[in-house]
Amino acid sequence: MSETRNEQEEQRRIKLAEIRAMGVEPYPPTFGKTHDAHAILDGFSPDAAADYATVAVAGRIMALRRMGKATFCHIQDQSGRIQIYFKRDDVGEQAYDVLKKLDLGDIIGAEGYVFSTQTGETTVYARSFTLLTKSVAMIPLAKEEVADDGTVTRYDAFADKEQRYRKRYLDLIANPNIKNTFVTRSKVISAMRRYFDDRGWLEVETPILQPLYGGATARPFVTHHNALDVELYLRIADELYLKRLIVGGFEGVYEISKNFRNEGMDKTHNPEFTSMEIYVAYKDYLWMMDMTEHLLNSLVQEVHGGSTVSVDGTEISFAMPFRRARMFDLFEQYTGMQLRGLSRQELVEAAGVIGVSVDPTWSAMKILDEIFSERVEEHLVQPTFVMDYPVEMSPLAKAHRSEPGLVERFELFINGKEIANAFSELNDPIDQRERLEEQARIRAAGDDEAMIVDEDFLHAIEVGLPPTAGLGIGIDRLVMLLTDNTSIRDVVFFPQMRPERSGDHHA
RNA sequence: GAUUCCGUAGCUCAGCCGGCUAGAGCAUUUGACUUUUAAUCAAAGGGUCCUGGGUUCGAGUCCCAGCGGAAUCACCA
Repeated sequence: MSETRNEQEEQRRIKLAEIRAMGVEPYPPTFGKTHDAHAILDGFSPDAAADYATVAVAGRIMALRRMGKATFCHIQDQSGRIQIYFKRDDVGEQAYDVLKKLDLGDIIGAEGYVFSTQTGETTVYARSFTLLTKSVAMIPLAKEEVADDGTVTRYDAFADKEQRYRKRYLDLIANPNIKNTFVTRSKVISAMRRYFDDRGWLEVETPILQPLYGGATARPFVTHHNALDVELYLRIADELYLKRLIVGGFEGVYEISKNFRNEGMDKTHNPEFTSMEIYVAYKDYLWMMDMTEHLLNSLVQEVHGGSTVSVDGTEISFAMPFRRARMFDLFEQYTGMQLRGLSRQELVEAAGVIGVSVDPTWSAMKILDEIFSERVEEHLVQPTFVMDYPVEMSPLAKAHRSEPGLVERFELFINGKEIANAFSELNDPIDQRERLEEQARIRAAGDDEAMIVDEDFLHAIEVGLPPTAGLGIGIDRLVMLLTDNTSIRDVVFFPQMRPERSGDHHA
């Protein structure tokens, strides 16, 4: 860390020394806080003043108005802001001298009674106060003007996205409204846990450091274990381990998993991201579809208190049942063409008719994928289960019970984006081996994102995986949807950033 | 990875066609003020104009390269 200090930061260190010289400890160990700001603002009325005759609040000073022998300040705690009024004659001359040394950003506690000022603002009238933490670094300050109708105008807000992501703690202080996003994120995850736990499914932990990576198609991060002198990979998915646990006899397991993929970064991709995968024995993808829509409906109820969510101006309804459509029916609906069973060459021609440009080197699957994202996805605004994918696209999904060439798989699309992916899990060991060996051939042909053959996983399938349904949900994207954010960086506290050059980063 | 835009005080931003000592508001310091609220009034201090080259009598401004960010596109969840 560079130690360049500006004039204002030097000034704060001087004040810190002066406060100590007055015999006041600027970093005391505890404070007996009794109320959140929000609780006082909600509960207080002049009639109920007796209930607020003694309160203790604590928080960071966000606004300071000194008027000679009286001072007003606003402190911000986790619930919001509240004003505190100090009068020299009431807190005492010595304490008031300490008050004069306080700055924006300092954390204080105040004890007193609640009253309503001449202008009608609910305020804590301080009988005493305690400096809890002296801040010696500058915080970006956002002044707020609250109009009569309650609208809040912010001035000089901390707006630099780069700094907001790099120094999220400042962002949370200066833009406290973003806390709502992260609170919702937390609620979504805890509600999901509760949903699964209530049904008897077991939360488990599987390796993040894996000797072989699998369960998805992506490039991994590689690391090295010194003692074993082996390469290890940060997991790209936990699917293959969770299935081993079903083989081992658990009948319902789930994991909320940080996964790592060594790919590009943009507003929907962070190198580490959170997904939830769940596997339930003796169930199929149709059962999983019912479970998924019920789960999401419950989550939306819990975080929004209804079944609709507004995303980018569009109302999304999570009312059950969600739309269900087979993939090739969607192709027919939105392109007017029946694409099932077409050869690669026929697909190239079909793409030409539809008006989707394809690269001549692409495989049949890649062409289908392209047509789907160009012509179908945009229509899947309301929650839609897309069912029954071609087998080549899904090396871990079970062959369809009645449709040759397809697998029992669904993806859930909402607002044109994939939120969940599920299959009846492939448990035929002969089929599974052939599919992974086909992936190995694709890989040998140059696609370094194709899956690799994991012999131990195949052995587990040979031992016997019962009929099982599996589901994966992208938590970050789900949270983006439920909080109306368009960038993954706004739903992750500390998104990955390119390191700053040393010397450039002055805090 | 490609394209476009951005980087000036702690924060938010001006800075024209290249031309005096680089500006404003908030914040900071000093003074006044015992119900203010973007408090107010008076005065003062504060700059690696992202970095490095180049053009020029002269560069915050123009050119080149680099660094960092944002948006759009391509790929991946």
